[in-house]
Amino acid sequence: MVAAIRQADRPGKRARTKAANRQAILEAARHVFARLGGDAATVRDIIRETDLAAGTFYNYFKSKEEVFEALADEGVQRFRPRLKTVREQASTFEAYMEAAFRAYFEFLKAENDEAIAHGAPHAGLIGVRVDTPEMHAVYDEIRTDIESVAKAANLSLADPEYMTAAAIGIAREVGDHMLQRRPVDVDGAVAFATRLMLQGVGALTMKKPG
Amino acid sequence: MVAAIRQADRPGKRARTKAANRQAILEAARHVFARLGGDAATVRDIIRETDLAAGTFYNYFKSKEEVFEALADEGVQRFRPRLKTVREQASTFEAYMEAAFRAYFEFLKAENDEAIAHGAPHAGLIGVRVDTPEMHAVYDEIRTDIESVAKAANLSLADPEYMTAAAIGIAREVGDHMLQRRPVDVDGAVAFATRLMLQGVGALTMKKPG
DNA sequence: GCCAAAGTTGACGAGCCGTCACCAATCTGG
DNA sequence: CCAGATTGGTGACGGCTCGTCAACTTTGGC
Repeated sequence: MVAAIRQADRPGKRARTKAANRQAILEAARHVFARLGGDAATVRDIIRETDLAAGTFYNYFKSKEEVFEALADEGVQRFRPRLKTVREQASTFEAYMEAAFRAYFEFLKAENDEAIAHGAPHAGLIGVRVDTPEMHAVYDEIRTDIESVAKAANLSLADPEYMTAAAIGIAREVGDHMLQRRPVDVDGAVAFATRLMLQGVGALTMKKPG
Repeated sequence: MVAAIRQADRPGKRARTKAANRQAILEAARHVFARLGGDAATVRDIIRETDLAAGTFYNYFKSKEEVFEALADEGVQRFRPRLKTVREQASTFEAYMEAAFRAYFEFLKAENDEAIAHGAPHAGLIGVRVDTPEMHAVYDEIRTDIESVAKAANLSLADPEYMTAAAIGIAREVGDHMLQRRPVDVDGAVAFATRLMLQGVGALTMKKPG
């Protein structure tokens, strides 16, 4: 009978502590990774930051790496809705590329700002290269988007897979460098990346005077 | 007096064993990283593969990570001469970009083939992203090359740093995907990357018939 | 209220870490 | 060619992390 009442109310205590513990571990891991760096951190460092016992950690994650991936996936999951908006609103190829680059660079800047605010000496999860299913899904999503935007423009892309790879490569590398500069200039990076993708070097040079 | 003779001859035994031990450790590390993967491998796994004692390892490297970097730097050092040739032979911007992409993609394929030949289940050092001084030097080298080739063509690049970052990003991502395809098509990847850099998407599309 | 299921705990053996006192090999000056 | 100095190899050691597991506590169903 209790279950029926709870159903209208909220999940049972069992489920609640489960979620709370998982969150506590992820939270602690975020701090520890930021403080010590992802390599130096140990499972013990993480659980010490919670009021759980060592063994409990392994009820939630197989290893430190799995926590790391979960945190990375969390980041990817925050990004995907933005990508969806981009897809839905962009009509032309150019508009899509520009909006997608902007979404990524703004996301990157926000993550970076937050990491700095928390005084993270080690860049934490920024710029981390993971290879999770979640990450592959984003890759596929972008490729599909590019294909469909090209199709709408009545264009046939030579190699959508390479095109996607190239766009992601540009975003990653230019994004990293954007974060190094002061002030961090999202607009500049977006303009650069978009023009390079659409017109290549030609669009980014000037004949020298004389 | 012995020293004088040796000078005309070869380094003393001291220096020779030192070099030999260092090499033995690097060699063992290469195998172990390939067999177990860079994360799972331990310092003990590496020295066990040599006939040295545990303590000896630390006379040569501070940690597993330092060996890893040394191996990565070794790879970078094999690549740099090729880049030098590219720089010396290319006259136009287009020729430079094409030759540089080709040099990188061929290098990548060669490393990959060798890893497969040695039956490496874990991709070993392929596609590893390190952040060593050696790596920065390559980055600077490419940027300088790009700037000077552009200058020779009487062009003023908008942002040589971003341009370099973009080229490297394209090379990395497209290179990774090139290795996934069978057969591995270096020419195709070179053509794609070069055209994208020079003319953007425009060069890689066709108006659909109808 | 009671019992089964689920989940937590912390101690345990195994194994790795980096160090260091000891020792052997090498070099050097006479 | 020798003896003393130096360099560098050795492996055992304390300290730590790992992942597991039997004992225990809490929760849920009846």
